[in-house]
Amino acid sequence: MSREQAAENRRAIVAAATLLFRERGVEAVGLSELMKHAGFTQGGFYNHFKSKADLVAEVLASAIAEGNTEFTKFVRGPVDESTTALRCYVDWYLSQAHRDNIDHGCPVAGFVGDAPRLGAAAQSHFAGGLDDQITILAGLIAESGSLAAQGERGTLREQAINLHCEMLGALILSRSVAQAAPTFSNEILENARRDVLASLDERASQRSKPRKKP
Amino acid sequence: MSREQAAENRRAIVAAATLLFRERGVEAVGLSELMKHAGFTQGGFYNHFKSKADLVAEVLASAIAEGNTEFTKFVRGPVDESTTALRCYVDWYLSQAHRDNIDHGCPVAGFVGDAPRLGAAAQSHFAGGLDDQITILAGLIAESGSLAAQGERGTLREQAINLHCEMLGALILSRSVAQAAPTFSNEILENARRDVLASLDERASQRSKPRKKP
DNA sequence: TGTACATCAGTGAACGCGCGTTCACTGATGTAC
DNA sequence: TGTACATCAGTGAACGCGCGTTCACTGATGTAC
Repeated sequence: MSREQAAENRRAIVAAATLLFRERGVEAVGLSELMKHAGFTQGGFYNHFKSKADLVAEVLASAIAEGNTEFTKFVRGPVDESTTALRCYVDWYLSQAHRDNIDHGCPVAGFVGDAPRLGAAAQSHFAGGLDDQITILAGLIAESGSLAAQGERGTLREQAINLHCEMLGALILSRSVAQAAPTFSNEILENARRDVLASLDERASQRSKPRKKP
Repeated sequence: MSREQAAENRRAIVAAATLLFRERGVEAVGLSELMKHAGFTQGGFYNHFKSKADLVAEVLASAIAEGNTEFTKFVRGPVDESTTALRCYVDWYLSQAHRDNIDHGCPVAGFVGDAPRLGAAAQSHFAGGLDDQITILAGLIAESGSLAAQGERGTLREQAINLHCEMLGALILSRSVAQAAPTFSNEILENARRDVLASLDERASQRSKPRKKP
């Protein structure tokens, strides 16, 4: 067990924690179960982390960083030239696949339920990650040409915040009723996608043919 | 301790549970602490409930019913005649007061973080409560004259769902960063309120002066 | 190059603690005769 | 109306359990001389 191997084991613990924390919540996952999933016995945990809160903070930081890296995929490569990266992103964000795969989806949506009860360091990483997401989303809006006229819907950042609220709200509501009312869950997701895409179309067309308000 | 008094004590337990569950999450509240808050010792819990899951289901049902009763206040009595009940509701929903008082706010927002991990009965009550809220919100939209033209933004119910997604998303994001980034938290709330109200204005004006799309 | 020792990532048992739940018991309520 | 008894909402100690954390110990890694 070289030092290199130890670092890799540490990464394995963080990876297992990320998955389990998203699936079942931070509080519901015990350290012995977590270490077992990572392939170790419980005692070894404290060779890598000072406490569970320490691990949680690191998981938040890495999950959000990783999530925002995935995010930038949509900036780089839209599959179809005629479709903007923003539309690809919206389509994915409000898909049933994203709803059902909490493991690799939007980290903010994955941890928003736990966030108010986390430690200060973890909350700080969470807030920073949300801010980054909004910045990236603002970039997608600007690039896509779906920015509403000045004064109609606020600045670029304001529009990014509002778009993020609607999408994240739809995703977590959809997840919250997925087991008890699957049809309802799909309805929420599909309505939100239609609404968001229609809103982007509308803004794009308003920009190409701007009209004044009294 | 008459039977009448026993029923009242039971209500006190549910009330204490509702408050504590909202503040700190269902899993983080123990029965002995809960019974202490209600004014009893832990052992008495099982005179009223079969299990903790039983209590959780009842809390969800009563909290959502109570929340939706409060909801209807906005249908009945807008303070100002010139302001619609819908605008009053949006103003309240996206206020800092609502964000900071989880105890008596929107029950769906209060429990959405716990919902995916609750028992089947509790989840069922949650889903039913969300559906009721959307129905009530649809009523407010119809009454306020802010319904977008047919085909522009979907049916009344679809618009209600989308409005609810945006407001709830803003509220829980605002709550999730309230401790770590209070300024950011306010920014989210205020942007969403401006956006929702502007959107309602826009729809109302589109209805009074409808324009065709190609 | 070989030997001696500090380092540290593992193991797995043990700790105190609070959890949900059960239990024996108490005493007032409310019913039967 | 009075007495006898079933009911049941309380109490508080105790249960088994899993939690986060600590501990003594092991043995390979990597450094010092």
